[in-house]
Amino acid sequence: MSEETVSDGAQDISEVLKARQDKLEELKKHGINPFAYQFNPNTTAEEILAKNQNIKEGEEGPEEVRLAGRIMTKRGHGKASFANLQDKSGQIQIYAKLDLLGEDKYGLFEKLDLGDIIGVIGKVFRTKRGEISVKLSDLVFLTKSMHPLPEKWHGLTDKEMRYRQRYVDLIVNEDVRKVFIKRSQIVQSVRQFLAEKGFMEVETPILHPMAGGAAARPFETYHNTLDMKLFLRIAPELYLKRLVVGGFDRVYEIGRVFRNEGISFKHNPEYTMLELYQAYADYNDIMDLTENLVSSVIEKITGSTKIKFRDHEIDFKAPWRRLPLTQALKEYAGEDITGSESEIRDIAKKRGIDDADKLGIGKLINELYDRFVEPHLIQPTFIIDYPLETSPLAKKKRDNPNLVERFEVIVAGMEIANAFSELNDPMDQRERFAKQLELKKAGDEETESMDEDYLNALSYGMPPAGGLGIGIDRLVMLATDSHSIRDVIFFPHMRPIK
RNA sequence: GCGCCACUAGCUCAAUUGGCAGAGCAGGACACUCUUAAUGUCAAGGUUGAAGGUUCGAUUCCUUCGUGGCGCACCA
Repeated sequence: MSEETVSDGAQDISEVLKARQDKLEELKKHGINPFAYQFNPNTTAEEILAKNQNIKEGEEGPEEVRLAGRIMTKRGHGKASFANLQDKSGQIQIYAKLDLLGEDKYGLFEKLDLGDIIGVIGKVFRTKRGEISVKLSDLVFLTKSMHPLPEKWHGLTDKEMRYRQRYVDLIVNEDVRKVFIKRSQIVQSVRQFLAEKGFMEVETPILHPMAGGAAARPFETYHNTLDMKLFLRIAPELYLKRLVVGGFDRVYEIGRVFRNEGISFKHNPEYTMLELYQAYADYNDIMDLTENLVSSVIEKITGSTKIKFRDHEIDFKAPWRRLPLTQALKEYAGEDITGSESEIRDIAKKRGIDDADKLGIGKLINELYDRFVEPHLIQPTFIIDYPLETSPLAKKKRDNPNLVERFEVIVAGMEIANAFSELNDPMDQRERFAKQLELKKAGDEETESMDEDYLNALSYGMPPAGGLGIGIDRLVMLATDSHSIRDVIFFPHMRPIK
């Protein structure tokens, strides 16, 4: 990148940027590289604070520390100055004194802008006001910041800028950093839990020749050499189950899936899903696994199974309520959907579902459930046993062929997991796919395709298996009391600036 | 896609009925060797999201557009 980038069009560049440009030139004149190559810190702000709790006022630590970070605030007093240095762990005050640093280095310190990145060397001490600080014996300039930081007290609050320029958000908003640290810890703790249970982490294709494994509209792309249309996966399901056929009894994948659909506080076009498959298990086993997995992860990350989310206190402690869908509709909506198809259709019409005549019976029930039940489910709840029509990859319920052995987990009105006893009968699976094709012909855009290779895999025999999908982003929302999915995704999708 | 709201200095916010666009922080200059939202003095900083319209006069009223937020719809 050209060094002239900022000074180009110097006429209209703001004074603030111009001042930084001037300081950059000044550094160069003094033989200081404003974009240095290397520095070896041997500690962090957090570590210094933790290790020196017992140091008394006026006392100095025995050893020199080396740390590096960004200048966040500065308080000059002529021949002595304070500043706050921020590294990945937090902030620590540093103290620069003319007679300790010498004229050159002290002059350099005085010229620092907020946002500049420096390395410092010095002894730890406690100020008269009681703050553990580092008294600089040396200072190394590391990186010039060419753009001023947001205001030090209010920080960056404009949501658009926080999302578009997440790097700035992360610099100035510690809470945001904490959310993403927790996100990383959650994923790590999920991996650890599954490893202890004997699950193997795998990677399956993201580019799919056909989009399957969920009901959603896919993103399309194209491979030149193969001369074929490809789809970004909407779910890894069908590939993971091929691996179960192949003999991997317990597999999981944590990865991005892509759905070409709306954006809302709980929807992003790409999001992170955990999918796992356990051979010889059914959905009851998976319910046990799910409540154990989620409650232990929540407890590990937040210190308790009880969390605050919006106005709710939510307790993840297992076991969770297991509520059949028909019963949930009766309980929360006061509707009985065990009757005939026309009776259900009448209920839907009465309840204001406009296109009740166009929808299949399964979709109708889903619609009633989405509108009148899901928003009321606050504590973790398994809603179990779904209509056959809308679950083409799930096994029929053993005592009722109109239902499938499927559950969703609802917390705070959000679906965070979806699971079933996996359909492993290749003949039944073929019929289900065929039904999906009929729906597609009737105009449904979110149907499964006839995946012949998947049917072929099943024809070799897939052991009975339970499968589970968990929306990681939503789990992170709950664990961090974040009310928008955008607050747990580093770079949420936005329209480009024109 | 629909509805409501927002957009003013690098950032956070003001601006009376439509009447000279104003503060704080950041930045510049000076002073200051224990401050922590340091302090004091001085000076500077604007295409009010964009384009039109009404008006003697528009940050303010109207129209269109842009971007975002929230809600609804679709979806997990």
